[in-house]
Amino acid sequence: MATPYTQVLPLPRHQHFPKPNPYSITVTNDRYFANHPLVLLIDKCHSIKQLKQIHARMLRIELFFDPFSASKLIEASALSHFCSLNYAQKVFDQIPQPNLFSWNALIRAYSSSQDPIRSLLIFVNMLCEGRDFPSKFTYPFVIKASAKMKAFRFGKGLHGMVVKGGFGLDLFVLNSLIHFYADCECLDAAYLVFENMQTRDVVSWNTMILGFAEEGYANEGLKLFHRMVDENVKPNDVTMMALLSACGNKLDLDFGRWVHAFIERNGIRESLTLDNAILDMYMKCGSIEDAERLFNKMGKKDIVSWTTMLVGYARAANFDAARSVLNTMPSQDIAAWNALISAYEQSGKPKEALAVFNELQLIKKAKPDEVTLVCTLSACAQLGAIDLGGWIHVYIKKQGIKLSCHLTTALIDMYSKCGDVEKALEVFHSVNVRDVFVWSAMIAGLAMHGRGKDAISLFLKMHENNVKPNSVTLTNVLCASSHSGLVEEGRAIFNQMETVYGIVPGVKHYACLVDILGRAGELEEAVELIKNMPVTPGPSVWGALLGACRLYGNLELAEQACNQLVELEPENHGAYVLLSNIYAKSGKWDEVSMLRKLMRECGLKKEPGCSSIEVNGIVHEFLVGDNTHPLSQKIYAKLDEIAARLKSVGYVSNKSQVLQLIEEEDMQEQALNLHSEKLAMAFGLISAAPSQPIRIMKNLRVCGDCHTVAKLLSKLYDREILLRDRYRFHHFKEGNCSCKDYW
DNA sequence: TTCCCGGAGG
Repeated sequence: MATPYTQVLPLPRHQHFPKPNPYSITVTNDRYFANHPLVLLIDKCHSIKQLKQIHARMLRIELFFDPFSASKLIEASALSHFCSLNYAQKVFDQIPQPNLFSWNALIRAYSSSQDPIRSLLIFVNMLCEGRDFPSKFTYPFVIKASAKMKAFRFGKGLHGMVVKGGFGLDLFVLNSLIHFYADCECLDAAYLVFENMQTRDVVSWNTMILGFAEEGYANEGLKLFHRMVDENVKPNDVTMMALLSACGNKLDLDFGRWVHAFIERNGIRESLTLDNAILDMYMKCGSIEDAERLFNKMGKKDIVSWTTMLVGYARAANFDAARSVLNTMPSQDIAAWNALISAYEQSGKPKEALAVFNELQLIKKAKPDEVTLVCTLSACAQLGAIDLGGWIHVYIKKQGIKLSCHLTTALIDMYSKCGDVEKALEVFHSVNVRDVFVWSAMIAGLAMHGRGKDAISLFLKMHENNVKPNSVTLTNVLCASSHSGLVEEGRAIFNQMETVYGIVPGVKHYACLVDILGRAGELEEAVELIKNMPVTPGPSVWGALLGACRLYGNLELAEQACNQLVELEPENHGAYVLLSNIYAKSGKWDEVSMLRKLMRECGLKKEPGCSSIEVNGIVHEFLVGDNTHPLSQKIYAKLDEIAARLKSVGYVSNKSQVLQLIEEEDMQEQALNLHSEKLAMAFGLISAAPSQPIRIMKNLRVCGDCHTVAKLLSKLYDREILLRDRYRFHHFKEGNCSCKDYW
């Protein structure tokens, strides 16, 4: 009877080899079993199933314990077209004495996998075992893994070993070193390796040109290309792709067209990949026409070609065209869906992004991956859609998806921006790998909820954990200081930025400090700072000063700041609105109307205030005086009831807020009572379960009157109200707000 | 055996 094994592959009938003895295999002749029929059969395998059968057979006859034969098995399981890294690792773990070939195969397989770190670990293990020494086949892959991980110190160490080990002239090793240094954004070192090479092949040139192109030195890349042509090295398709990448980064359409022509003129090997790269270049340079012309001409198209078109349309905000690409493409893989979701999310259309996600869930054409979840979570964060966000969190758990740093960051950001900072902290504490993004998101979350002290202590903990902060982290922690009025702490951190944290303060950091000083009433010091700062003060700096002037009613300084702001950003209606607020506060109505006239003449319009609230997973939006909601009648009835109850506790509306910079169409009677956040609060009181806090998201800053009303409502109705405005969160509870009226 | 196009977070 046939064994399962013979059903798949013909089993050699005669066994010419003696049975190997695992204890005597200190065989001097490494390749003793190289021609063993079972070993020969390995190369003929077509599936992992066949390979497993051979594996079993090899174990049975103990051939597996011959290092060479085992290494062939490793090679097939790790590197063949049907490879499975999991299986390769298991095979490897069974081998008592892996040979160099086995080590190399596994290091190579991991170097292009999702966890390149395993390459490095295996490499270190190999050194520790001390039987085999890295060869010229080891270094390119372990260096590649270091490049992928941007493990700069490790890679530099490898470079040292390469030189000492006598591989300093090997073309492959040196090419991989160029690539490594370029990936680590260390172009000087990459170029040094390149220049010192005695011989270079086309790959050396390509790698160096691509290094320049990707780091934003397109001109250096181009220069190197010309030098390459001068030295009679024939460019190939990969060279062209490097040049196209440079064009795409430089947004240089003319140069891109020239490269396209060069490809056709010089008979560069045409390939789908190259065509896709040209498509991508045209889309990045904004020439949809050129891209379409090429796309229509292309004989072969793959998923990448279609997705490139989709992304191009979506980036140009042509969502209809993007959508129709998605509908037309022969197979919709998840990347295409992600492209559409992300385009919506990034263009401030989170609702549309969620609609696409829901559709994907319904029709199940592709399975959401990590990117999908990250984009969708971002959309939830923008909208404040905590129900859907929480649902995705459950989905992640149910599917057993590992929380990568990307995903962790997105979850923390979503929970924070949806008002549940406790849940964000829970996620933060539940993971054990935290990169700078994860820490920064958590610090930002605490900051926006007014928990400045917690944010600062988290920042210090991050420092203790040896995670190097970046410029955004510092902005977040300074922002936390400013939101909580922690002047001394903020100033101290700012002063330590360069010396302790290695970050040169940029304009945003200066703006934060101006904000910190300004809110604390140190206007003079803030002005001194602006005068003496080494970077040109940008809109954020003047905006911070203007905000401080509003708080302290300093008209003269406010005018100066506003002038600067308008000069930098003529379109900035926010500046006019703030200044006009300040005028209104001090009763200068002439100036208010003058400003309003000016705004009208310039065609500036105040962004309409809009509040949204999620109830039972559905997001409801309200504009000022909105009566389009199906429950509109009930909402207005509730508003009347609210007004009556407010009156009964002696509340008088703050009239100065009515006159505050509202456009004419808003200048109706009860403009103030119809602010979008009030409508949303009334709707929340009607619809949300009494045990649930009312969560409202507003696109602009909350006005003083609405803030007062929300405080009173939280007490009168015994409801927690969470209000997210443009800058931060307000937690209203029992008549108080978490911002301590300081915002 | 090295270089290669599309989708992602604070």
